[in-house]
Amino acid sequence: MNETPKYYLTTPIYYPSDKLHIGHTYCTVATDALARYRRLQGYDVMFLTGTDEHGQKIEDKAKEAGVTPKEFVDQIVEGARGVKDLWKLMNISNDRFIRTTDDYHVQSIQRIFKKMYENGDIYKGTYKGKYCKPCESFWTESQLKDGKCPDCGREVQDAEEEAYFFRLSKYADRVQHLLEDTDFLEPRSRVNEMVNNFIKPGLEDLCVSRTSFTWGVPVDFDPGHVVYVWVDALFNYTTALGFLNGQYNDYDKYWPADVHIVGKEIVRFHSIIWPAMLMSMGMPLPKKVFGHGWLLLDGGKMSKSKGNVVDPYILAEHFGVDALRFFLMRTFPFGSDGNFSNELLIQTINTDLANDLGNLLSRTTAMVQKYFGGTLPAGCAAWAAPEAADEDLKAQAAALRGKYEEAMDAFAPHKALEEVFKVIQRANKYIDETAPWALAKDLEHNGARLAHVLYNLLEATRICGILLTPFMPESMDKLFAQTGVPAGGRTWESAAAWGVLPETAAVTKGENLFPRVDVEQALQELEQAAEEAKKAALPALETEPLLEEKVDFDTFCKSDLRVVKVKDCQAVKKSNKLLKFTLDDGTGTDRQILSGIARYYKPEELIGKTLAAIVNLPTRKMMGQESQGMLLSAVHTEKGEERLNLIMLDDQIPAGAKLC
RNA sequence: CGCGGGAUAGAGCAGUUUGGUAGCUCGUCGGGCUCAUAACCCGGAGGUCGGAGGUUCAAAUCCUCCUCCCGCAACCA
Repeated sequence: MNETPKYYLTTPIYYPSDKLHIGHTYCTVATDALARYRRLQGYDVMFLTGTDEHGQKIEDKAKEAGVTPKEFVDQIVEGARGVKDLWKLMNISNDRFIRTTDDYHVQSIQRIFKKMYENGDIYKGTYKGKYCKPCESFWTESQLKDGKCPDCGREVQDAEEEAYFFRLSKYADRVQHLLEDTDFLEPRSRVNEMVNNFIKPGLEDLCVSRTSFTWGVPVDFDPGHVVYVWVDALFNYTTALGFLNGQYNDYDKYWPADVHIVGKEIVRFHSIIWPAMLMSMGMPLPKKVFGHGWLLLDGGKMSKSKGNVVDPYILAEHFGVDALRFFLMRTFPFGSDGNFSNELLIQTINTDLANDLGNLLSRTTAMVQKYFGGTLPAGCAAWAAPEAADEDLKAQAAALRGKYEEAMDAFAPHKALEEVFKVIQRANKYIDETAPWALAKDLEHNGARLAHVLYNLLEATRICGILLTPFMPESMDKLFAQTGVPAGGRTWESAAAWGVLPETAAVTKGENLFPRVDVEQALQELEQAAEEAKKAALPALETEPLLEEKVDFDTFCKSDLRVVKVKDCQAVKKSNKLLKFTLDDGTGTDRQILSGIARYYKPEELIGKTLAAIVNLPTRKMMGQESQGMLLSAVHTEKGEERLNLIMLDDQIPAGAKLC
């Protein structure tokens, strides 16, 4: 007797510095579909996901929010609408969820780190970089912005930090061989990228500890050092199975992993660093790393700074979890980037789910109900002289599982779904060809034929339903309920067999599985929801914190602040920010000041106003024009938007009056 | 010459690994049907497959060069 085959697959562990977006959802849904597919096939599946919770960024974010790092990640991971909530909502069937702050993981990482230190692959050295004194932070050359600190924009200095290094270089040849001569990394196109970009230029040893922040796994034999992300995060795939800890006991059973599903930006870590570290540990390598593409928005990357991240919650609540899951898997070739848009989402739902699948189910069950009261007569499965349409439908349905399997095994869920929908379309066509409504006009003569036609439709639907289960588990349950499919007719084996459905199964026309979406209305509602979510996330009112640094009285007195009257105000040509003011400053000579406030004021509405300005700033050229000073304004932030108000004074105050 | 990806009908995309009738969805035009979620089925129009060379009996597919777009360059799937 063979024991049940094992299948271990993982998503990346996500970095909970912010709420997750549709991109993370894409990756996790894909992995979930693959996990469900393997379970359907009868594998003993272990499906792991989790969060990577250490590091400087989270330490900083927590500080900003005024909480401890642990409190910060707890909120994002376990809190309302957090990571775990999202996976629950999306019906993710992970068997385990690892947080790198879990005690057992921390313990394992310390042991792993020590082991690699003891076998000589981790050694102590110095890490050279750039240091920003005011920010007390370390940066690498490439992190700098214009050669300056990316945080504060100030100058940085060369600095050295004591750190531990992993002998990555030692494994370069073996890793290159792994990438070039095996199908360890897929899609194949990513191999060149890795080899050309990182291995050929020479792999440098990797800095695996830090002293510049404390939010991480402490190196237990050298206080002050914390384990840097590589060792901490990547080994999650093994610690979650119980490697070097007592929490679980599944390492021997499931390792090595069958596949790590990862986004293309972390392919490098998984295809170079990860195997090298495993080699160092003398552990078996995962069988495969698959790097999927990204969902792009308007042809560009989604990012917080662009403000164009898509919230999976809003979409799932709007269109249903299964519709969203389906859309993500059906629309985009898994290995390459895809353009996300709400229009495309709605179109896919309407075309595939409402018009094709939902409608097929609806018309089939309606006819069984209408013509046979919900139960087909015994004997309907067989037909002595099948017509061409019967044969064709059966042949396509019978061949479906094989094509589907081939696509799924090649990590091409979009192709698998395409095959399923070809059969669904064939079934819709079959209805036209056989015209059941015509047969129904003479039940006495054609009743048996009609019953057979409907039975064929139910069978085709059943087979498609099984293969769609990994993608839309809940909806397929409903589909099976409506078509009376018993448990035995929902299995992988039965997806390759025609005639499994009992002839007299109880068929009921239930609710519409996938209602059509009104495009215009839905788009509008989505926009509104996004707007509201955006506003809700922002603080109502923000002002700059008070400066701690003191200014002495004499310095303050050096600023010559005066009341000025606006004699004229015009927009500056070719500038979308600047307004040009001609001012009466009491001296009798006009003063010209340029101010970048065109977003907030129209020039004509300011003429005649009494304002305040500092008049002894050095003259400065802007857009080729001189500006002799600066107008004073009050600035604050409302719902994330900058607001600016010029200081307007009583018109009775004369020009030139000194402010002090 | 940093590396990689992309450019295919009005729009969005497959197809390129293994050269051999250019396909899908939406839109559009015409027809059919009335079981069904104004859905379904059939047919038409619409493409110099970014540009220029080359290999070949044959190139969207292989090779060379060029143009434009997008990512990545130590951690945002």
